[in-house]
Amino acid sequence: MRSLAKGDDTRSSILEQALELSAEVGLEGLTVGTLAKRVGMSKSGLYAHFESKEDMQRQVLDAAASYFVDAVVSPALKQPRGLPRVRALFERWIDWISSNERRGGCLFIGSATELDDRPGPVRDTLVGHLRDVTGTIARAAAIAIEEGHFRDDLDLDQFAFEVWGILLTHHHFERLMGNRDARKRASVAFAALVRRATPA
Amino acid sequence: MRSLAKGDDTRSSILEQALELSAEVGLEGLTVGTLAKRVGMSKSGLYAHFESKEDMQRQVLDAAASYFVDAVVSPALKQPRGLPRVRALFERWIDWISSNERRGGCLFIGSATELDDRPGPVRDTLVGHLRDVTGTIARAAAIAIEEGHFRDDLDLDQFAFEVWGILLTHHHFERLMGNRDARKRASVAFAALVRRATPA
DNA sequence: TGTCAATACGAACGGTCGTGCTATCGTGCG
DNA sequence: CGCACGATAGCACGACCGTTCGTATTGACA
Repeated sequence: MRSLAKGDDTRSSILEQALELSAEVGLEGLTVGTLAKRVGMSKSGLYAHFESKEDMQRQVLDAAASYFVDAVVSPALKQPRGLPRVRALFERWIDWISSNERRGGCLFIGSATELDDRPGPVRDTLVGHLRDVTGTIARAAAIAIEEGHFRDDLDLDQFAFEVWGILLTHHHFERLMGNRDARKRASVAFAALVRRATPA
Repeated sequence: MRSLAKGDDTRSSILEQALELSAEVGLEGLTVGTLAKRVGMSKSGLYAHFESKEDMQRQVLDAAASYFVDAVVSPALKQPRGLPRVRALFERWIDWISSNERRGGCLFIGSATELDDRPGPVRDTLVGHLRDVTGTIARAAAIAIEEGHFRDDLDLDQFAFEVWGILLTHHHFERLMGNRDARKRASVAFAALVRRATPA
């Protein structure tokens, strides 16, 4: 039996810890030694699961993405087509940021600015995931147009730009600035955005 | 004569280089050795100008803030009170981000997410500067209300939240995602925000 | 039970990190 | 001119970085 390899098991628990840790210290701040200590194994034993640190970072991002899809995207897609689904996407997402929030916040957002001037495979991986994410918003908005919930001349990319922007801003104000109203302000901004998008 | 100390001279040229460098690699990525090489002096010689690395980071942030005030805030304050001044603030700011953009982008934005989970004096310094900055927006908006350009029930903090958010988002899409439309999308969002703020 | 891969470990590598100490340099003052 | 002093350099430190390698431990199958 190939399927029950023990290695895959440890690898995934490594990645789980890596997610927590990198949410605290950033993706660049994630270090082999610290992670090994956290997981409770030796540096070399841990490192054997990856071909390089870069590879490790990429795998962490992929793991984060799959968690994200499970927690945010999939449940939201079960909502009725159109505006409800768009709204669910926004709400669940902002909840996700706040719940991961005790420690670290959203890894994507955290990695975004630390990678924006460091070209390479890790950054490419992140950009890919973020494109998926804004793509998902745009697609949901397109459906909302079909359903007649949104104006049919709505600029989908502009809409996605602004939604993702509100999430970004919420994260910024809540986590860095310690603004307790962040959540409310984000909701207000989102409501205004939706109003702009609805037919006259 | 106390005023013409040579040290102050080198210190400011160190900070200048530090601004460039930290815009590329982030504030945390800024390292004594690399900076020394860049400035063309020894690690210890450079380090003698600061009492710790943390102190260095704080000074870099302060230097960035004063550059920012000179390039963005002061000129904008010369514009007529009210909406023109608010608009000038936004425009100059976004220009500033784009011009620093060849290498690095805005240090404040760059540092924001890497410091959001690392409490301490450096983070406090950053938060202070950012509060100044959103405060400036809110104050300009307050004047716009006085002038009758904005609705008098406008929520100032909400307005500042969203303006700063648009800047943040612009930076994100332009620098990380490489979106060539970022500037245009930011303008559209800002225009909609202003429309919401103008009296019915 | 013996075999063989898969897995984990300890130690070590060259490098760089932040940070001190000591010595040298350059320059304006007495 | 020489001296004092501020600015810079040289060097060393312990710690940690990513990475490699040889070795021990494990667990599945014969």
